[in-house]
Amino acid sequence: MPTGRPREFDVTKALDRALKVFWRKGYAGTSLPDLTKAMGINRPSLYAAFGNKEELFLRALDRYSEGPAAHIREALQEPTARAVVEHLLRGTIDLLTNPRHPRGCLLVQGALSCGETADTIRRELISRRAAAENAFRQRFERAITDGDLPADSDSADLARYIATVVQGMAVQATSGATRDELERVAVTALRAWPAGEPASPKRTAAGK
Amino acid sequence: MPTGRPREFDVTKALDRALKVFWRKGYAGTSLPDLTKAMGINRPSLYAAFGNKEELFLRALDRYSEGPAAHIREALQEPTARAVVEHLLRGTIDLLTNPRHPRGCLLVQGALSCGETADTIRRELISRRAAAENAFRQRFERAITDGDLPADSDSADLARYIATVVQGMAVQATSGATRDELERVAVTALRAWPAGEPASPKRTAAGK
DNA sequence: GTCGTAATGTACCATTTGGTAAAAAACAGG
DNA sequence: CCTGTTTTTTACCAAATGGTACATTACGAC
Repeated sequence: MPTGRPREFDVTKALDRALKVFWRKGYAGTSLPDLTKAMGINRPSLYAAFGNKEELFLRALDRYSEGPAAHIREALQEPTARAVVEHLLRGTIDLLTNPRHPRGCLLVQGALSCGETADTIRRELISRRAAAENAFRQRFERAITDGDLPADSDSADLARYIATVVQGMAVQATSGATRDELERVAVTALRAWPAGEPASPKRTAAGK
Repeated sequence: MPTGRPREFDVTKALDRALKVFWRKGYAGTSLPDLTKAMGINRPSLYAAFGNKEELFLRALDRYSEGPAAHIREALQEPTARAVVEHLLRGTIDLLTNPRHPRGCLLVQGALSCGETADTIRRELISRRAAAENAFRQRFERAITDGDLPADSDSADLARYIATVVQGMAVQATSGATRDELERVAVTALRAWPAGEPASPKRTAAGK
């Protein structure tokens, strides 16, 4: 079976380049020339390898979730709800301020508001943000039965609150907020957390 | 002195129509046909009355700040820092969920990330968000000398925190969050506020 | 070598983008 | 009526948009 001409570029490397452009300019703000220049390939190669702009964005989004934004999933593994949100906030700050990649968060600024052509992507991002929030809600629900969150806590409220803070921090980051500033936001935000500060476990039953 | 043909449309009404389109689709996501259709005028009339797309957006932004988003300035007039942030959060929720106009906040989603053509607008929005945050910082500074915020509070941290929450709520609103959900976010967010909850005037200063 | 296959480079496509030129139309003053 | 002024209408513009046709090139199998 003939194999054809071999591909001259690294697909995942090109995908990472595309990811960075989408990350910086958003889905609609990124043009095909932007992409081909950054990826070092020409248009037909892009279409042959990735389908079209929309599919390329979705593949970049998957790579984003499993790479730079992997902390979102990883945070869920922490033993306590408090550790979960601390992991999430710390990882978010790392992501948002890492000088090796664009400021901000692709899940938020990829297509927050846009014309009709980008509406599919906008909805996809909404859906993925909702999925993440939902995963945290479930995690906090378990934390309530585990006893490391007060029994009268509302897991949905807590998940929505930290999602709001994280998304707000993404806006702050694209506006130029520094790591130090975001860390202070996280400290303040954590004052709202049910269990109180680590040094004062006087709230309710501590162990599980 | 001859007066010329009279204008056949209401300028401020047309501006309001333009505002709503920008609000829903963002600066870059809004096309000239989008605008002229919504405003009920044709292109040369738009250019004669407003200059160009960029100037029209800036005028719509001014109108936004003095109309739908007037609560941001008004909140600063409240007598205590606590009342200021409660006013801000309540007004923000009203703005974000009012069914009479688009979901979300023009200051956030007008141009969060974009290509080169919208970069001027993006920077302008960053600057206006920063100006608002700064106004709240100054207000909280005064609250510290007034004594209605603990002396060891950091006014900049508090202002950045509530700005983060408000901007996060804007993202939540464009994602479909309801008024009830946003109200619960506000309640949770207020638990981080220095003075504590209204029912418990005992503040246990912890710092960080 | 020849053949089949798949990638590449160039050139192109229709549509949409923001922005205008120019003529027609509606008013006020004389 | 005519004249000056400003808006409206229609038509157009160059540039950029996402997406392809097509010929060329590089490989593996025979």
